[in-house]
Amino acid sequence: MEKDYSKYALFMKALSDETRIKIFDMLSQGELCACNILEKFNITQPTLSYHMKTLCDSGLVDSRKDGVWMKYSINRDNLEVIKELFSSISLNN
Amino acid sequence: MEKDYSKYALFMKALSDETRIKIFDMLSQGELCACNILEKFNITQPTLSYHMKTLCDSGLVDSRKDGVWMKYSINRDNLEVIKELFSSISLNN
DNA sequence: AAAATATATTGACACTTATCTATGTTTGGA
DNA sequence: TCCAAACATAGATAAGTGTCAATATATTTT
Repeated sequence: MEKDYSKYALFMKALSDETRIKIFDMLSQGELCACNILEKFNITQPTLSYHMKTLCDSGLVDSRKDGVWMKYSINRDNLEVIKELFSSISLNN
Repeated sequence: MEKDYSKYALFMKALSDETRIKIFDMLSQGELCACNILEKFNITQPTLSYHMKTLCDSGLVDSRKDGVWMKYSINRDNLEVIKELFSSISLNN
């Protein structure tokens, strides 16, 4: 697989904020809705909305609408891309 | 091991720039000096110096002085920390 | 001691980011 | 049909980022 560094940089940028990487980690337990996530943080709803948009735009998180709720989950394929990147950075010296 | 999200965010921020993640990947082949790295990019020497400082400050890259040269290498322990983070984010659903 | 080379620091700058308040939109229920 | 709840968007703002040119520092060579 050819390495796409601009894509990697986007992924890393999405996770470069403490709130966002916490959210990403929370999502490893499965799908969550925005209101569930919001109550874990001391931020306003628009700020969370901004962070979720950042995560989704990067490709690391998927979203779907379920009635009034937005449900978020980790995108498996792109999580795998990140894992493969760091696997390839194993040191051999 | 307790999760230190502010540390993770710092790591991700260090790798959130395309130039820097390329450099990090280059370093998986072993120690490199600044001048070797510089010739691979279209940036000025001060800009590279800034990027290397960012990588070193994060803890992901080590540096040592060898005469006039600065030699850079990946910090194994913190690379391992990142790998463990993403391992723990394996989806189980 | 002077020159040349490698790297770091400083100051300036345009651009981006994270945050808020205020407001808009969409959806389900009364 | 109207209301309330969940979420998104807009606008403002303070702080941070990546880049450069100019300059400083340190090291080796002459």
